[in-house]
Amino acid sequence: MEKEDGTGSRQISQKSKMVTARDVAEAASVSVSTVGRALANDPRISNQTKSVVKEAAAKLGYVESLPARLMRGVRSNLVGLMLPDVRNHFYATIAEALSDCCSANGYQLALSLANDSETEARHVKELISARAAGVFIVPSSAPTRETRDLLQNIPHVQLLRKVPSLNSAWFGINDEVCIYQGVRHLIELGHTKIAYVGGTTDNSTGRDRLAGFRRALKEFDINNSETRELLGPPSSASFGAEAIIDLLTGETLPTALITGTVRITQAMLESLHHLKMSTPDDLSVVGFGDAPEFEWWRSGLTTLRMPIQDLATMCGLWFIHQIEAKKSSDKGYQSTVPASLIVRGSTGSPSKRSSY
Amino acid sequence: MEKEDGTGSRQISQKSKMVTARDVAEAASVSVSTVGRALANDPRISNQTKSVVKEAAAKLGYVESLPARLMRGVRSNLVGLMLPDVRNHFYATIAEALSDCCSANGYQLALSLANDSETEARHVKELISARAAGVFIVPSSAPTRETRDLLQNIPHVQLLRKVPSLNSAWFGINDEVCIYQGVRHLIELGHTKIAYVGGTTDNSTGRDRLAGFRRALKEFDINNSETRELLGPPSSASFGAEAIIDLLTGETLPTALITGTVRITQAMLESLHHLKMSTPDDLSVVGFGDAPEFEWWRSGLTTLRMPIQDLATMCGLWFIHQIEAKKSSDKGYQSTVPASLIVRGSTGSPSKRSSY
DNA sequence: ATGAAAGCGCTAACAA
DNA sequence: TTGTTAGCGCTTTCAT
Repeated sequence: MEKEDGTGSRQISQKSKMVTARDVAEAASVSVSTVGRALANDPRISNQTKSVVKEAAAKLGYVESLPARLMRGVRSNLVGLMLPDVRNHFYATIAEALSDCCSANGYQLALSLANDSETEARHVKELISARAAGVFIVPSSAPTRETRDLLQNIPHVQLLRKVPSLNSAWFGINDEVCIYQGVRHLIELGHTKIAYVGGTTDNSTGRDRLAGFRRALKEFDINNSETRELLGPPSSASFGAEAIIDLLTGETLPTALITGTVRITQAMLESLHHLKMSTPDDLSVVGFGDAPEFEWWRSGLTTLRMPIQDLATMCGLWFIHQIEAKKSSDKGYQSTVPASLIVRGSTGSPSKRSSY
Repeated sequence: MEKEDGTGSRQISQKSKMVTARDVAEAASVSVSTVGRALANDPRISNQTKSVVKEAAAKLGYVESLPARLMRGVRSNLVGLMLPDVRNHFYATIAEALSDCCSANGYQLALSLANDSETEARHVKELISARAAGVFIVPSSAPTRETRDLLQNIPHVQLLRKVPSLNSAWFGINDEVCIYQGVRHLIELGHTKIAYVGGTTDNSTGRDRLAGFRRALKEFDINNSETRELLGPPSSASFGAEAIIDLLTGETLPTALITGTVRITQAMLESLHHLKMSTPDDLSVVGFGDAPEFEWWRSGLTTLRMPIQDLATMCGLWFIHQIEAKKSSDKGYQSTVPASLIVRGSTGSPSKRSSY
């Protein structure tokens, strides 16, 4: 029965130097290897010693050095997530789902925001330098040669955007069908003067979505001269608004509009507000994405909803399994989830009012 | 003039083992230290050797090992960001601003999402174990004893929420004045039956905001019996909606409502939609936060806008400076930015219609 | 059941 | 201008 008065409860460490296993060893009058084993609960160490060591460690505020362990060959618990933009609800959802997933499995997420391929390259290099266990990446349109080479050294998986030259697994949306569904809905309501405002075709999602738009028109024999395609950078704050204002203040008005990006959808809602256009009387609109506010926007925005969270969770689980099994096969694994059309108040049959 | 036909352009590394400085040294027929110096552009190394080394490094796809460097005492470029929730526009903005800021200064952001103090403790420990250079934290309501001790070992700064026992610098909003402004606006319009729906008072922001609400009422001699205070968990998806539905379907209706959380503001908009209540005729509402959709919601939501992005950027810059200067003073540094009231269509004088 | 010692990949002090 | 060497903190044989 010892009194715990003296050295006990003070500010644990003075921020001076990190406490090492050696310090603990000295405090417990054992060797460093015993400390290591005791803390790892090695069965060869007596319970007696274990408790002595653990107590000493706790008292000193010992926290094992990950860098040192990594050097010994222990695999890192750091995984990178490379995103173009976290303020986008789409990507924020992914970040959250992956973070939860990683956290639940003992991994730590390093978030890297990169819109251009240079920044992307830098971040990938840093992750490799840190010997991260893997990386989730929504790749830029044209990753650097360096990025591509670097990624061959580390387990990784692509999300949403697919760059074939990366030669890795991919989890994404069925973008082509997604937009197709939206356009078909408009056509079935009787629209023919349909405009699509979406991302440029320099990445896979932009290409697939545009393809979906065109396929729907073709299947229903819509005259090309009546439709419009406006493409711009998918993460630009300004493009969407400008394109839509241009479109809706031009001479030949469409009767329906479908967007191909979350950001552009938001820009559309904003523009419609400024132009004081009513939906679906002046214009029927279908929005890409499923941000919560789309539900209560006016009488509801008809949207293309994607199970982004499920997608991310699946991707996370699969990837962690992959890392831990360290099978280098399954490079070509691809998984797509379908989007669903949620019909709300913003779409209706073209009214007589609509001019051309 | 050598031909570059043979060993040149192949898949750089076979994912087998990382290329080390030693490998590069052998390839360039120099010593490891020469490799290190050449790659660090040490002036003592001849340009001749430098280029030989760099070429070899590039050819082999060498990426320096951060863990090894860390062990040598180089400071980590990893900084942690602990957030309750990235899907919240508020926090997403912070994440983005800090990421940019870190990235611009050569740091890497590790994102940790933690809503409870247990998870928080785990993540803080991991960051310390990784020997992170510092951590930005929006602390949970009641950080663990362990978390608090651990944080004393690492430079850190609190964002938004302030836990005094952490004994560290803090960057936040002037929450008290913020809500005060909103309430005063309502009072000046003639409202007295005012309800506040906000976060619980177990963290500083919840306390300060409620205090602002009460101060305004007191200053203008509003009868307490006419007002309502509904408090709940700030990050709960369900609380806000339920509280507001309860409030607005109850017997004694307020004529004005002010929210104290971004999430609750969103829940309010949703609830108002479902209840088909019109603003400001049935009810005047002031929303906390400044998500983009608030501008085009109906005739615009009167909001309390906070320069969150500036706050985060300032915090990031200050903190990085702090880390690099490694002065352990300034523990008590506090910085607050003011919120501003943006008056839009959702607030007006109480109409006769409003019952009680 | 425990200790001694080697070595992970790198940097820096000391030699040459 | 370059090489040699000694550790950083840890895990892991190999001894005891």
